[in-house]
Amino acid sequence: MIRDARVLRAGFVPSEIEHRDAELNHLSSVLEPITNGEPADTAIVTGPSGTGKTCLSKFVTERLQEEVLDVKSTHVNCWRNYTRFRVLYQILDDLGKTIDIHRQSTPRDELVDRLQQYDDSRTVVILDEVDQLEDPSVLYDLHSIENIAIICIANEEEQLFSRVDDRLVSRLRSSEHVRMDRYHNDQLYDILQARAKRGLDPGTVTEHQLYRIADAAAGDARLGIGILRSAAGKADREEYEEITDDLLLDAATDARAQIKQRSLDSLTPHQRAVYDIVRKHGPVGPSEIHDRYTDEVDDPRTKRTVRTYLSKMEQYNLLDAEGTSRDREYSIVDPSNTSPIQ
DNA sequence: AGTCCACTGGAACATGGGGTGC
DNA sequence: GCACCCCATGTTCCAGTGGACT
Repeated sequence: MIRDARVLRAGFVPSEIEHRDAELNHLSSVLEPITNGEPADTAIVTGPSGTGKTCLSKFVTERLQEEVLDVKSTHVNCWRNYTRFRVLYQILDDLGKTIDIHRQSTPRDELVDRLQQYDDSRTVVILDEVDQLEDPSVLYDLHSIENIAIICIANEEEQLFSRVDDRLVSRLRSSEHVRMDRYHNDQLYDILQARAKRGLDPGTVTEHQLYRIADAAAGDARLGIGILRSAAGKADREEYEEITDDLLLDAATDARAQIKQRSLDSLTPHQRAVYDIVRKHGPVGPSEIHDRYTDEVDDPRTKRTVRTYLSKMEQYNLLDAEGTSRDREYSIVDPSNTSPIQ
């Protein structure tokens, strides 16, 4: 039933972008100077998750590479590579310039020097989830390199600006800003239909089912495609000819649970212990969390460190925090609680 | 209004693991 | 082997915030 599984994967870049003509033209025009061998401005692409920010950025960059020789591109996920060192390392790695760089003993400034000396070609650096950077000063490093064009992808513009220093804010404010809104249900339907057409055998999924997926995903294309992938994968394993309505019911929960599991897997044992306490006893305040945590683990971390864990898990959308001060309470985010397929 | 206190999060500092160069 | 360097992680300190209580 699955004809081309790649089409249903999260990072797949389609050959045509649906319903994003204005954004596509805008971002293309920002990178346009590169076609004449000139430096391009920084672009900031913002919008909620699943609005196609990464997809659009990769698409535009790939098309640029088709047009112009000697343009390289690199995509850095700042969630995983959240330190200045890791970002610079990842970029050099993609450019094949890390042979003699050692993670532990190469000064960061040397990485910047190395990038500055790299003048084989112009490079487009896509910084995905740039608001997750622990130390945004790496943006400053990259700005100082003429051969590099930067596309910053973030959920919210203000979240990004609030964390960088004044010099950088003024530079970023003058950057070109591409805003992406959530897809309407019928737009998301078109996207899902295009993926189903390329990725699945004909007749595997009905129009009505695609509308239901689009509805459940509430404008989030990543989630919609995830639901379709989950349903198709299960149908395939159980050797059905088509996706049944029963399969679809579980698929939304499965897709969300998969996203959550990936976040859970990235936690350290101490972070996991804190998460489990909130799962078992939540909603619960920070003091009780720390008391229970201290009882349960050997060599417990301090309150301050547990606070850092809690705020990180909140960012990961694993925990909900309610209240601001003494009334603060944490509880877990339950994927099965959010808009199931009707 | 004033005080207390739990909580938050930034900043500086300390520690430890892993690597280099002599 | 050892001094040194770098990054990641955790700790200490502290100012700011806001609810509860007097």
